[in-house]
Amino acid sequence: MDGVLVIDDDVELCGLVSEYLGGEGFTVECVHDGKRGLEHALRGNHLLVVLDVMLPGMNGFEVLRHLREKSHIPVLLLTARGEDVDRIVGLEIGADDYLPKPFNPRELVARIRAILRRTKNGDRAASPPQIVRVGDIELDPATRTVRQAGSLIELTSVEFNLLEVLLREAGRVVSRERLVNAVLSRKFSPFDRSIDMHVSKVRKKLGDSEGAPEHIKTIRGVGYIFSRPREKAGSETG
Amino acid sequence: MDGVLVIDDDVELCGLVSEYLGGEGFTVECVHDGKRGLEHALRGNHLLVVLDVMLPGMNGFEVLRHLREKSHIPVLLLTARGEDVDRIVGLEIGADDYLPKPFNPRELVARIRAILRRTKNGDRAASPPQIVRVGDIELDPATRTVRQAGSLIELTSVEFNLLEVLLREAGRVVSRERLVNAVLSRKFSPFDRSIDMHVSKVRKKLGDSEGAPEHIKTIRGVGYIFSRPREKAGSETG
DNA sequence: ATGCCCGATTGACAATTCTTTATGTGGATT
DNA sequence: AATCCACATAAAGAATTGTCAATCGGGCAT
Repeated sequence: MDGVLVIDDDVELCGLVSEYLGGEGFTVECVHDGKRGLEHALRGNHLLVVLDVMLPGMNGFEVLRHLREKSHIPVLLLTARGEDVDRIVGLEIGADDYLPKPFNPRELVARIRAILRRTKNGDRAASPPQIVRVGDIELDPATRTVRQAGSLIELTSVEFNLLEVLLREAGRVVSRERLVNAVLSRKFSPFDRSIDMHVSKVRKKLGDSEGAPEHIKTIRGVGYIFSRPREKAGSETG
Repeated sequence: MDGVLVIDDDVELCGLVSEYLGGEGFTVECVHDGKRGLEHALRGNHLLVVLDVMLPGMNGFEVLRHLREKSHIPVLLLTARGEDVDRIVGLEIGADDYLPKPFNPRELVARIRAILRRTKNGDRAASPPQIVRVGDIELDPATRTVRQAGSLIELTSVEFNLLEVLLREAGRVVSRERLVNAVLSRKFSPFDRSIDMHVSKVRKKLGDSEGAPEHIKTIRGVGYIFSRPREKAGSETG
């Protein structure tokens, strides 16, 4: 009724996904082969299906094709790395989105949420990730551009990723470790000052520490937080 | 009733195709000349025909024309490289899709699956790959032409493929590895700078780095992204 | 077969971006 | 207040990417 069905033969990955999605408030059910996955999906008591294309027995495409003969349940396809055509085929067969492996759990959650948002409105077409707005900052993943009060801010690749994570978590503390994982795609080391450096640069570009209330705050011993202005969009001139 | 009929005089290629398609769950039958190919196709016990245009005796067009007088069996046409006219003629005669030689086996499978999916839904009209539109760029796989704001952009074969992949992924990062696989049909090597070169050329032809916001952005350490502008009420591939 | 032409690839060097090093600053603890 | 520790940031160093130019290689015409 409110769960996500994960069909993937990689048991370990399923565990991780379950854990992460669980932490985000989803109920998760895992099945490790295509045939049984299809059966479960057809029972109709799931919100969405996360489907790996590479499966023993019946592969993901077949599962999807059969599934689509009887159901419109949203499907997020996991494709193997470097397989450019799989994605195209997948979307043509009727997947709602796809995510190349290996993926970042955060990304998975974002995509799932995006699909659910869309499908709730009856809009079934795959669409680009939504724009993220916080205060006067506007970040568009589809063009990888950031605007502040309308004017373009030039960010490097890493800086953009950093800001994206912080914005998506705006109002919540993001640990240094998580930032290193998500932004730099590597393991965290306590002596790694790289993230600080990037934060510093982003701050500068956002005009922090220039009198105005700063966007990115440091939480000593933990990480950083992008401060979220009060509800009600627009200008907070209070 | 569930096999693919391959009509191509290149015996070696037939072998490769058989092998690959076999691995993807298809049964394959090969015939090496047009006349016998037509006979086999007319027996009506195949799912789809892969037909080379260059054949000894009766060429692919003739085979297709005769076939279409009596059958609606899906046909995927293999055209020689750079022969735009062939494609158009082929599609007009009633092929369901085309694939320029030399092709990537994965691509072949993708096209076959796409055709089967379309035809399964009773959509029997020849529906070649759609034109891809992103912003002011318009790419037509059927004629392998690209227009920017209406005017033709001259691209080489590799450049076209590169742009096609990026456009189909517009708004998403495409890894360097995937680009090498898809565009250059070979394995990725970290020292391979060829893709960079092609990106550079395409950029130049699209007028990137001339003040206006650039189309293709670099994601350092990962790959490239074709920036997907915000569009009104989603009409993308028309 | 030979030479030409076009496009793909590679080498070389410049420019950009990321990481590390080094040093300063401020908050927290004792 | 002295000290410690985490963080800020400038600057140096390392890695990646941009791109010109030379080379390579296939297809085509002579």
